[in-house]
Amino acid sequence: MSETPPARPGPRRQPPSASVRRSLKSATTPPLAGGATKPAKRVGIREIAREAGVSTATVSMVLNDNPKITEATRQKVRTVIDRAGYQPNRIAQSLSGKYTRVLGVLLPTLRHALADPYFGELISGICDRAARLGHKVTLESAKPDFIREKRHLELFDRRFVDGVLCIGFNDRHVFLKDFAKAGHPMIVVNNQFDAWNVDQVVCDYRSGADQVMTYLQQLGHEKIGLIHGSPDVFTSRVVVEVFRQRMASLDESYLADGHFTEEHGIAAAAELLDRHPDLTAIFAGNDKMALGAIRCLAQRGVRVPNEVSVVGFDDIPYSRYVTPALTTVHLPFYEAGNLACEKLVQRIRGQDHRVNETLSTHLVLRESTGLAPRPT
Amino acid sequence: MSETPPARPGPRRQPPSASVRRSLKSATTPPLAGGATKPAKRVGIREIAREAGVSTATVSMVLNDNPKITEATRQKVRTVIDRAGYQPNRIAQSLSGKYTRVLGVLLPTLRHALADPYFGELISGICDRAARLGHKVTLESAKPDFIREKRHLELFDRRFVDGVLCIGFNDRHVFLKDFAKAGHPMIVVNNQFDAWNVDQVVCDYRSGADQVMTYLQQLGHEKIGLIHGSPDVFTSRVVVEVFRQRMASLDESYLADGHFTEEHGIAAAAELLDRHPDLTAIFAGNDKMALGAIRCLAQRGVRVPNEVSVVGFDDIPYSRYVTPALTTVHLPFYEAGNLACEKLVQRIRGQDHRVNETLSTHLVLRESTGLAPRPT
DNA sequence: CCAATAAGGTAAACTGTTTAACCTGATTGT
DNA sequence: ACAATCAGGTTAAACAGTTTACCTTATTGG
Repeated sequence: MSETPPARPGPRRQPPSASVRRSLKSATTPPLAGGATKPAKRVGIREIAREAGVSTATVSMVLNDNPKITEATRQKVRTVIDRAGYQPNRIAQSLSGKYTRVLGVLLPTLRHALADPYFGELISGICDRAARLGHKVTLESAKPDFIREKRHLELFDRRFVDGVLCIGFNDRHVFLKDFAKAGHPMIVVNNQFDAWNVDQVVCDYRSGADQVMTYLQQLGHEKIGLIHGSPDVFTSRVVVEVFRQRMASLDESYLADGHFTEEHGIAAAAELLDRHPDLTAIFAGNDKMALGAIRCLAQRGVRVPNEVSVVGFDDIPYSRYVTPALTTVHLPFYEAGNLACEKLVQRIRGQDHRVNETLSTHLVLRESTGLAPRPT
Repeated sequence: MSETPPARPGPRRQPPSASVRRSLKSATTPPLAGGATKPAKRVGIREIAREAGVSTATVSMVLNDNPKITEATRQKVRTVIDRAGYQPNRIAQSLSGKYTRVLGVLLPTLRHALADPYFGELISGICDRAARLGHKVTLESAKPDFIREKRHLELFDRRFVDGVLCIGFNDRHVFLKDFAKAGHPMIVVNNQFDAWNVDQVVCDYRSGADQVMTYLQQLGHEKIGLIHGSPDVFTSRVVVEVFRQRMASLDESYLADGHFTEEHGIAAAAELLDRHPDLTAIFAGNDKMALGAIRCLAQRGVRVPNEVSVVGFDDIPYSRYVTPALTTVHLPFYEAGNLACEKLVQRIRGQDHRVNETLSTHLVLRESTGLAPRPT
């Protein structure tokens, strides 16, 4: 049929007139007219190679510190690279290489989740470490449709990221299993899924809660109420467990669910106070709920800490500035983010196998706690 | 020299034995053994094309809703795509196409900047809108060496991002000019650089400050102190300006610098109170400083609002939960982030030219303000 | 003294898309 | 009836790097 081969389509972006590319000079000094000049073709590895009189393979090896290259050649190439201000295109590197050097951070869909210092500290820690390790971080919020459409796996399938860090999730977020199942590097921060074969970095909630209970009981408190977070979060269950162990009577009426928010913290405190007007201390599972409790007490004209002591958990930045300043357990969120990030990168590089780290916590004494009032 | 052409190196990853690639079936059902199986080659556009009996160009056009394709062909290809669960590799798309579809968010290096609700809200707004527009967001903190090494331009030069959003910067951050100079899409949020020819989205600080002053004066306050933020931030200067206009006497001793932090807010309040023991109101340039002021007053046994009223600025989430709840100006940070993101994407696509948006603000009355006490 | 090995570099295939240019058959205009 | 236009594809170059297999020399060993 086709005796004569069809005429070949010409190259896409190479006008036949300009066989000689612009010199490196013009690439280093872009057109100073700040107007809408056409995007002067960036200098690529081929230009560098030609200028240095070597192959692109050599330039690539210089860029990646491949020991195969002599010092002399390395110098020669580096000089040209520096003079031209050449920087390798990350996208081409990712396409060609194995890694994207991007880490994903997955958050649940709380409205304005990032405004929460809890997440903020963690993410700060993650970002700082990631930058130091030469990785970028992208944020992703796991909305219901995000999960439904399997977009969490798409992150890997479409090569958006090399690994993900999951923060703020609970046991009902079953999709977290998918990562391990697909063999994608993932680390959960501050939750624990022992059955799911998942990597994790957690703060030591048990020891923190223990310290709180010891401290309150030393102050003479016996009637203590607990405002806990959602029971489908592992760390929350740990706190409840410790509380139950430390209280003589296993009376459920000393527990109330504050759902981790100030709003529900107020309601929970109200509940506890109604049930037990003789309460002398409230232990809240996080600072936000503690703040709610203080607010509730203030509204009822109960003085803190004179009449009722309040202890928080987390030590978010502003708890030292509220009045009264909050006694709380310091959780090293920043460090947790740091560590999780580091471990994730190790996993990505295949250096590490199972991650299960625990970070220690400590009590911070401030103004919201005091001796239990003498029973009158 | 070389009469005989050198033997050509064989293809890199194609064992001559396996000319027939694995069928799509095996690609859809990955090896269920969760162990360390070798990474089963992902199905690419070529496999889809072959399976559907069309060219890769056609598949690409189907993916991009190119109108050149018939409904029949589209269906045929879609079917294969769905069956195989194929998803285009984003990296290859970026390399080939014009955009990376990644937006950068640049923050200053405050320690743990993200834990600050101010940034948190903004970033929440940015992320949500970006996701809706099909873009990813990466976080970058502008440490001194980051700027020194011109890594902010590297973001573009190495094709990490299509555009950047800059939040939390001040006039001394001269590097912000570089983006405009290089013709890179960039939008500044909540600061203003009229001389720098920079795109911006700002909240209406003037009107907000105006409302505060009106309100306080209506309550009978005359001796009002201002705790302002750093003067090298435009929005901060606006507040100072309004304050000066609205105060009868232009007495500098009613001003104190709180550097935007709780800590300095405490110090600034102390200064003001020492200089003017008859102060009846304190206006703080942000909620964090207002919180500091309240703390200072509490430490001195001054009741809020009975003796001194305090007004904040920003309306960060927890200011409604502190005691007394803070009267403040609500700034629509989330919406600002949203809008900035949207405008940025428009700029990237070249649809828009100069961005200069202002978002309105409003006073939120809570518990920290009241009638000026009668002079005794 | 010659084969074996090592060191240093190169050519070209490869990554997985998009897209410019070309092609073919059908429809339309004159 | 024949050229021009169009609709709907196809081909292969291009994107900008990395990597494999190979090719020279120079060095070493027996």
